[in-house]
Amino acid sequence: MAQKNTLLTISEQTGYSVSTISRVLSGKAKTYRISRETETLIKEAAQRLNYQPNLIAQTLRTQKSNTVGLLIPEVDNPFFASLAGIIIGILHSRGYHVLLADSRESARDEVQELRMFMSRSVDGIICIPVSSTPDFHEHVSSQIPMVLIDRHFKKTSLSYVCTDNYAGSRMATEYLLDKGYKRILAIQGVPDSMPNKERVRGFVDAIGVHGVDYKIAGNAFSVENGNREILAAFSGGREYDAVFAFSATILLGAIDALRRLNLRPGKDVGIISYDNNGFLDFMDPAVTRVEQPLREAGKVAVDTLMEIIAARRAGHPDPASRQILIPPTLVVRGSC
Amino acid sequence: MAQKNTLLTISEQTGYSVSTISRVLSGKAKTYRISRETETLIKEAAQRLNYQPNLIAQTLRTQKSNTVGLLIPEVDNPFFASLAGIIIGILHSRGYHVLLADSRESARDEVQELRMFMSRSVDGIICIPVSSTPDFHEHVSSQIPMVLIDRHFKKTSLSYVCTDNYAGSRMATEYLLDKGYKRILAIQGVPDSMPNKERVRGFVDAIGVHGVDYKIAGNAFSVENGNREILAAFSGGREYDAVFAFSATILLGAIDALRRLNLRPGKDVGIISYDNNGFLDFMDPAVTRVEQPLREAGKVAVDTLMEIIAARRAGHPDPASRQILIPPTLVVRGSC
DNA sequence: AAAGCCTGCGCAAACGATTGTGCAAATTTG
DNA sequence: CAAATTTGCACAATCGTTTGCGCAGGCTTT
Repeated sequence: MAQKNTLLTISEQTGYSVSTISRVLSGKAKTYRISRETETLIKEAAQRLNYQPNLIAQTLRTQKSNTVGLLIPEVDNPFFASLAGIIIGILHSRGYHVLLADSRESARDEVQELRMFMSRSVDGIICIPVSSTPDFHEHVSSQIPMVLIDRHFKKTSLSYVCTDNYAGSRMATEYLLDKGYKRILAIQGVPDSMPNKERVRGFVDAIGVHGVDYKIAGNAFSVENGNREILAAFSGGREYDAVFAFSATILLGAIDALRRLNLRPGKDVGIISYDNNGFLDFMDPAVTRVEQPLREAGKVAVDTLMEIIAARRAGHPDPASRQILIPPTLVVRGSC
Repeated sequence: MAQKNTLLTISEQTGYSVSTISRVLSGKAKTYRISRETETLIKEAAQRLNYQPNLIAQTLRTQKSNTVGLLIPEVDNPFFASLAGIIIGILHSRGYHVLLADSRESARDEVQELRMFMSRSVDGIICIPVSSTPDFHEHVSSQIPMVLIDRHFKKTSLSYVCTDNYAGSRMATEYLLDKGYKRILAIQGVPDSMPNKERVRGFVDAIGVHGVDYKIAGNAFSVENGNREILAAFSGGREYDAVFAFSATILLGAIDALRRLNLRPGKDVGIISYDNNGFLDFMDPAVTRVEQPLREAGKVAVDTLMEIIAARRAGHPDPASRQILIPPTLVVRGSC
């Protein structure tokens, strides 16, 4: 029934000018001295015609879209998907729409998607960055409010909120060491990403103190990577008595490979992981792991973004760059 | 560096009119007889100025946004999230951007979000519907190409692609019956949703033939629901020897509750579930389940949408409504 | 009674692209 | 060589909003 009704339609129906209609419907009736009867008349017409403002035109004119661009490395990855879900939920509750894109762990695609966000006039951007140089991101941020989450750059003025991956990794490793494991294999994710680097650092530092055998292998937050690295590490005759998986996806691959090698995860080989997935409690055995406070991180990120947006709208300088590391927690179960 | 450069900027730099610039940059140089040298000159200028077309203006003018709206019931729910992830991946590979919204299982919110999609001039909509009446959806579909996925309406002309939930549920139930289970508890999800109704029907039909004890309880695809219904069903003294969880989230809640009651899932109580989650293979015990071919469903849905979009652009009538049920598969593990 | 002010609203210019049409100059045709 | 084309591009309208400014008519002020 209701077709594309524009301000013009209402104007023709009521006899008032398009500008008057616009002012009434955007709640600016008082400021522009529109009489009360005109106001209700117009509102009724709008109601009757089931008028819906064209958000595209609105955005073009006002340069604000009520939309936030969310850029994650991979939609397929359950960790990013779940973090994205959390952030989207928060953004919706704040009245923002969400454009979701993924960079497929590629710096080129990342640039392209960020450009796309800019040409779409998003009001802000939340980004899990992929590239290792902040240059382009700083440029984007100079045009559109942006905050990073989960990953960040070393030297940058960008605001970010991540969890303390160094602390988390160190905590996990020390737990393994306390348990008496002597030959530890860490399977990492994307090597250049900051969380991964920090986890490696935490792992090495923890090991360093105790001086046990260890190895760091792998290169992706994927099931295949976990699988491959276990097979490679255990088929060389050189075996490990504990495995530290840097993500749940890696973990699944690792467990699968171990079973294939007739090694019982949790018994023959100690297992510890990084991730929040609720399924970890129901696995065989339940997995001891480092959990990150994702919901809190998401909230802080969105809040920070909102503040930057508000500041720029008001013509103020950005709030001081907020660079936050939230401490993760060790959830002890029976896998090591 | 690169600021907001528009066609006007390039026009001023090159001396050519905005229209000429536009035609060159949108590849219509030949059709409008722009000379080759003018063309390269303009392209170089665009390059140099790092011109990015304003997608909002483009959309307003052309009425196409290269964007698809994706509406799911809940971002939090891992099943929807994973299906969304799959669809988003496919859409990206087809060159579409994605606006993601969730209806929070509320028909009101659903209408609102669909309206939002319309005022954003999305080129198409993929929707997991919540409401039980197709009226508004048919209306939307008359304005913007739309296909439903996962859930559908009984009597409707809308295209949809779902999996055959009746067959899947019946298959699972018959498997349980074959195994000799005599008192079966099914824990359902959102009762009004079509997949749920179909699963109930499949369950009941399968049971009907054999005439064993059964009960259907629950009302949400959530962990809490699984938990609650197990506690309710088993604390009444009346116990069941098998549980059919209609989703993995329900399953987790159920298993947790069973353990709390000192019942070993898979041994004391048979367990079967509906869902694809990769973790199900690593649980204790690995869960026998009905898996849905989500990737295929996603592909078919996107393809169908593309065809409708193409047809309407060409001024043709829509392709015949495509209402597809893809058969699911039973993945047998050790939980029953 | 002339000068000022308030009320209530319309005009028209943006925002940045696309596109039908028009019109000189250059070229071809007969 | 005049007429007919063709070439190469610019003008201006348009998509649907928002918003600065202006302007009648009525009312108040001194």
